[in-house]
Amino acid sequence: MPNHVIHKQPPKDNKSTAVTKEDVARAAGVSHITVSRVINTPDKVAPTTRKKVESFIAKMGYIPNLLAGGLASKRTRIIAAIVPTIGHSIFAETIRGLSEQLASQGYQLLLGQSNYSETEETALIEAFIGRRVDGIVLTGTQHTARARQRLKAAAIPVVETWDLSDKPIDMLVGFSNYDAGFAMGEHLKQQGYRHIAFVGGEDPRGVARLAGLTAALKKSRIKTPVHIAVQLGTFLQRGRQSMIEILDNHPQTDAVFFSNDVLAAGALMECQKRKRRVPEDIALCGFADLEIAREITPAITTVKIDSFHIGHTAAQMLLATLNNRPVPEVICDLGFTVIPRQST
Amino acid sequence: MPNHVIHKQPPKDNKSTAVTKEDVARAAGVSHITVSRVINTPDKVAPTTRKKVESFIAKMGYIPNLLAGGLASKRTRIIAAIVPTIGHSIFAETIRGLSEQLASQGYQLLLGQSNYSETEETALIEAFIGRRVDGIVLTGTQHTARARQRLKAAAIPVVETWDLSDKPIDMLVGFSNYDAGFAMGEHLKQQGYRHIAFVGGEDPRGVARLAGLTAALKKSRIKTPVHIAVQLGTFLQRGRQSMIEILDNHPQTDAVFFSNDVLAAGALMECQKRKRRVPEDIALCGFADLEIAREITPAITTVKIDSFHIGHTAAQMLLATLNNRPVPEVICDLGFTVIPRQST
DNA sequence: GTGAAAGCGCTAACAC
DNA sequence: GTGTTAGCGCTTTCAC
Repeated sequence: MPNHVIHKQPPKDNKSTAVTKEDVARAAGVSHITVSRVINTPDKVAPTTRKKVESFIAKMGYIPNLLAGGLASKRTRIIAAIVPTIGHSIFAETIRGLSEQLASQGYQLLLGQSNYSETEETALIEAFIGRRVDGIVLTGTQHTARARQRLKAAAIPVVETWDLSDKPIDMLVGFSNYDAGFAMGEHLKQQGYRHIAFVGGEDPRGVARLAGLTAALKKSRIKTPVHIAVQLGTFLQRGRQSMIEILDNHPQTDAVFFSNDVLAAGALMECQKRKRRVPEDIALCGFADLEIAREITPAITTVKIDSFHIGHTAAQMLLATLNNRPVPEVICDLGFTVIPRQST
Repeated sequence: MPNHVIHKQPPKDNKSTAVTKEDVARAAGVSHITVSRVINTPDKVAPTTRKKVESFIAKMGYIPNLLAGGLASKRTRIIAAIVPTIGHSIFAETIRGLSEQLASQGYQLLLGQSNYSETEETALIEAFIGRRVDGIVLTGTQHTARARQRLKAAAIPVVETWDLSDKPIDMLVGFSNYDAGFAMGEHLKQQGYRHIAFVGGEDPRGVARLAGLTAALKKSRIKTPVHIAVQLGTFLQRGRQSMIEILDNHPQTDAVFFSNDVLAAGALMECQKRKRRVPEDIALCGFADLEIAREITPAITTVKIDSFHIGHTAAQMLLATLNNRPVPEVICDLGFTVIPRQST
């Protein structure tokens, strides 16, 4: 049993055994610059030389030190992205779109999680700038003054996402959360609902959706929605809890707009448990068009947004900029669609 | 409207405006090494000097170049982790456990996604080694020979997770997927089920769970479970589809073990749609103890594992090793618990 | 097509 | 406490 054993590889074996460009060059009988060229610009090396060097690279298990390369060339081929939370499905598709597009060009993604905190976001931005990432993707348009200033000073391309703004830091791809909330308000009105509640967090995008919803209702002189604030955390449970609160404290409510589909699904589960019929007794709708909204019964009305495309476009903008190509649209509005389903 | 505008910051303004350690040192009237010490070992600098330097750092917006630092010191304070997929909840908690523990020590997490492919995993490992990460966390114990060899040559600490193995590459934290499958088999038997199906992917951990389940059934001379292989992808839908297949093609089935709770939830939704009672007509159980298993009605029997703790422990092992502290247990079995709920 | 020299911004080791 | 010197492993520029 190999327990209680001191780890045998001292991490600081300073005379590191790592194979270097020099080693390969020496073995292959060329200068180190040739090895460099074989890796970066193979066309500029004679085929014979290239073959020989390549075989030594493989044989010796040489892995170029990207730290040194980045330091010398001032390009790391790393793009950083900051999302409020990884591991909840909302932003997963954006990350996927981002990383797929970046990988296709040999870039890697450094991922950070801000926990919906502007301060944490700022700290991450500083750390990423310290690592000399080639570009940064941010969620939302709200950032600390310090973050904006750092980003400006670093002079690297930035893409803000998941919202719209007149004056982005640099580039922007998203949709109007306000308009999306407004559109859902119109949908609910048109379906005849008059006592509407909104369940969502304090994050800027949720706030914008609520503002849009409120405006739509006000337009028709329907009273301002009841606002149930949810803590961050496990969404199904939060959705359930807010549903309990609505049923208990706001029994006249006939429709609830949730800031995401998982919250709505949790609420639906609570309704089913309490034998409230959806949508007959109370209507529910969500946001983002996640899988659960489609698959649960009754299927949940939602606002479809193209999360994957946001990531994809952000990556394209960055790559264009990094290759000195013009970016056709510095502000890119991807829009949204209300998807009526059985739950309303 | 600022559309159709060429991006105005050429990314390659080579005479970079970035503030350097030298600049700060010059402004503060000290040598650059003093600036370095203010950042890395503030105690070794006279308070007066420190205050002065710090104020200049803040004033000039100096951000240390971690690339250069890493190159010189041979420590990047980056830990890489590779999971089969980000954005599905299964590994999310492990990532959270990892990044929380790492952040507390000033380390950052570089995240990679292998898409359940050993080849992609190997490519990521090579890229990460090229970036000179200080340590690597891997999912599972199955890796290409090339990956093992690279890892060995790089001589960095490695933690494998989410499974058990006699001879890990280096360190290991997980639980026995085989035993977990076996335990669920025992539970199903004890509940009186005799016609059991298994739904899961081709990944090594799913295969191990199936093997354990099969062994438990064989022990009591119950026939080998029907195995429905699921493609990767959107789990609710896959769960639903496999349920359809089971109901249509294997109608005698009285219990189904799903390789994760989301699959089981999808199957449950299909049962409800078809008015099959769970567990009376057919029993379902899942794996991982995700939120959805707890919240859906009926609640789904599952195998609880401590995903967060896996990440947390992996980080601790790595940090201990990097600080030349002994690691108490090089192989750490966190175990699991079968949680019986209404669905069986 | 290939090589030599210089330097990216930092830290380690040793001096003062 | 603080400074000096010498690289870390690579890319860039320019020469051959």
